[in-house]
Amino acid sequence: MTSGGSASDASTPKVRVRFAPSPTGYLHVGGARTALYNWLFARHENGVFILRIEDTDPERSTDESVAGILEAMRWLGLDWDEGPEVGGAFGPYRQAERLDLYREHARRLLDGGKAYYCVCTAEELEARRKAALAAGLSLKYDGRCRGRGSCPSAPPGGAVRLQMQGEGVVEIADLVHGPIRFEDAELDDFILLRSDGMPTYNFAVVVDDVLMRITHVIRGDDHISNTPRQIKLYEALGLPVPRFAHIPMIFGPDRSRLSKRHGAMGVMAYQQMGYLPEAMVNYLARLGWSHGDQEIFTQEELIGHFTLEKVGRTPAVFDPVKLEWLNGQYIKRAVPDRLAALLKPFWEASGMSREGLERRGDAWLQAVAGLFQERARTLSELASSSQFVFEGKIERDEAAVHKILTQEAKDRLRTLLQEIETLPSFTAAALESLFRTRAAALGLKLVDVAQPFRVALSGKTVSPPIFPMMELMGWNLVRRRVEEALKEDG
RNA sequence: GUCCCCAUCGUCUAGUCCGGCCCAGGACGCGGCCCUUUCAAGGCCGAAACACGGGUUCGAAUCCCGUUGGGGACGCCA
Repeated sequence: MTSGGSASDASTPKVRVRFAPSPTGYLHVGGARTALYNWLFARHENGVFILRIEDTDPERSTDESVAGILEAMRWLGLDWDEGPEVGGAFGPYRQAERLDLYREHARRLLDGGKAYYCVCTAEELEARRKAALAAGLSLKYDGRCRGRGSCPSAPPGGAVRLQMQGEGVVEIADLVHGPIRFEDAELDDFILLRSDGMPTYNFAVVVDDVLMRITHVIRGDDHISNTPRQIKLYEALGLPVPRFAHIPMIFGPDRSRLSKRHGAMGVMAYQQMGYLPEAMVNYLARLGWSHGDQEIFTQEELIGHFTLEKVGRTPAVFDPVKLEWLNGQYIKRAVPDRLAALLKPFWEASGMSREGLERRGDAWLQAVAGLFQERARTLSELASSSQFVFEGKIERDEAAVHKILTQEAKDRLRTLLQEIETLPSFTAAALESLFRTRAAALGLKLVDVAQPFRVALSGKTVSPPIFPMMELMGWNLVRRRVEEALKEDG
């Protein structure tokens, strides 16, 4: 709430939301956006944001994935407010640590006659499903174990299924889609507890959302069809149903669900490619949500403006090009000292030694960052394009050398170099005035003397303005580069 | 097959709830021009969309029905 809001007065319970990823891989952009929307909603409403790891499938869950998800959440700045304490901070909730809770609730359902044991094997079920599909029939479970009762001791256990009543309709009052209705008859007796005692997704989610007093379930709309089942579960448990907001999915360029084949979809891959977290957050926020025509938002603005009503109903295609533009905008606005700090690993990756960077000092590195930040869209692009201002060999673009470093241009380089030597101070201002006078004396435009210098210094036809650049490089490096250039075959 | 969701420029979207202000606005990308020391950045200009068909209405991008297209779900995965 902004100011004077009433979202959390005594009569309305405080908003509590959660992001509940399964640790089966890295945090991909779709998951990141779901997390972000939950987080923004919580922060906007002054509520609580919970992170819960859905690791009830030991086959697919890994600790590396958990670590990766946490790392990505932290990178994006999505902090959570509750959880078991781990070293003075909140860790995420993990469903694998809460198994007793699910079993306890299953027991209640069993005892109340709302659930029953099913002894059909996975193979039988699969075979029946296949047959039904071939025959064009419903794929629903037929409920043949219904009469078996709820006592596991009589016949040996099996899986626990929820018994559906199946007469009316379930309606989801979805906060983004509006009302969505399902016939009870569509629902089958789904499994709550597997025969190994592990809860299934639908069951664990409901138990945890109840226990964690979740008020709003904000998740991808690929979960819409799970929702009526979950509502049935709340009803069977005799517990209040939270509000739902199903946000549209993010698609790849082919308009199908985003996946590995669409390229680097892990959020941390973008960090490695030189993206700023605020650019990613801004892009993700704006993908499926809007606030008028505004494109660039500070975190405070995002929190202040974010409402579920403004979330669109249309699936969105992930556009890396626009993300890159946004990243460029953020790089351009970043303060040089932060930029320089972020840049260090990227400079190292493009060949600079750590010691070399140390030697240069932060002030100098910041000046470099400041000089290049307006013309880079990623940190790695900035790092590699600024490589030549450091000591060391550079590669020269042959075409540029051939075109710009003509015999005539070299002659000019030579005389200019001699004149620079006589300059009282090696500063951008002094250099500029020297170059301008020389150019005028020769009846040339500044570009005609600047461009050969640019190629001599950088090996390329593209660089920041050469005078501040030369000052930064220093006279020794400038002279060395020009002398090397003079030896190049034009 | 059954159920569900969605439908404005290539893409993200404003406008849709409470029809007229919309021969549809912004942004990315694209093309052009300006600025300029190259490249960016910035500024200006341009091409580019209401899926289709029926209604309702004086009037529809906006409301209703249908069609088509796309997507999702139907698991002892989440």
